[in-house]
Amino acid sequence: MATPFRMTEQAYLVLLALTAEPLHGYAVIQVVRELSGGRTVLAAATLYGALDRLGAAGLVEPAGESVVDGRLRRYYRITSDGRAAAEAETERLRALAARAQEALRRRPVAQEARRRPAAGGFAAPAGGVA
Amino acid sequence: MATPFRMTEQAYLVLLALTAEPLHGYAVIQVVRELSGGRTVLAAATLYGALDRLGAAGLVEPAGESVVDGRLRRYYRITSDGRAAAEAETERLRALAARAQEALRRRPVAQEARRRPAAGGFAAPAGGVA
DNA sequence: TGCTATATATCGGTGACCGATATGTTAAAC
DNA sequence: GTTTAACATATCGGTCACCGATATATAGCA
Repeated sequence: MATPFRMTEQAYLVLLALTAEPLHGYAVIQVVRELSGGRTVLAAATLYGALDRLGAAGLVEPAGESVVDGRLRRYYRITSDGRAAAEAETERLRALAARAQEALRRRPVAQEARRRPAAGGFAAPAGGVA
Repeated sequence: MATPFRMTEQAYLVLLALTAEPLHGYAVIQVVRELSGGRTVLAAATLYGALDRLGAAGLVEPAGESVVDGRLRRYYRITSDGRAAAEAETERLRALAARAQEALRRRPVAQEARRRPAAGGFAAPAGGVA
């Protein structure tokens, strides 16, 4: 692999947006916004940068053009490699979130340290490291 | 907020690593490696950069020092704000992964386009955009 | 006339990440 | 006895993903 693809969250969202059907760039921005619950609104430069990288990695490919209401639309389609990558990344995130939930459940409330480290000196860590 | 904190995945992992108990930097690297299933191995520069940013945002704070076997250990502790941030980010990831799984389930196999766009001309997108 | 939405694309700055480097201790391998 | 590896800290400098701003163009609304 000439360009080792970095699966950033934005690129991942673009990939996800294309799983249902081919979309043109502007539509990808909107679908990503929905997919992310309104939290991620891709800047145009981010979108086209991500599409370039995804295309170079073979995860996305052009899917034709059309003109609607006098405006050009350039469509993109996810490839089978792209789908596999999206599935793998989804599983990674799911597993990470599950592990995180478990770790957070183990200590529901942060216990406050009662012994402050002596000013300027060394002290045993307040958390009680074994 | 002077420095709007960006919750990157690496910073999130550092936060998660500190949920169980205060840790020193080197230990954070190891716990993150375990938490991420071996996928994320923090570079030292990344760790200290993340700790600085987390500290500036009030999500992590110093928790004393100690010397073990002649080696200095500097401990860090998660704050209640940090725990809240970790919980929020965990929920965001969980929801995203769930939505992604649903989207991917809807079309298990990528359907191949049968109509190629006419060479050099405009064509309706192969995916059948409504 | 101006503003918003749709739709494309690029430039240039910011900043998170990380390889490399530096310093020092402990301990196993050779 | 010297080298290698693990432990433990920290910084420098380069790369690159991200994004605000900008540019171009059409359609519709105030």
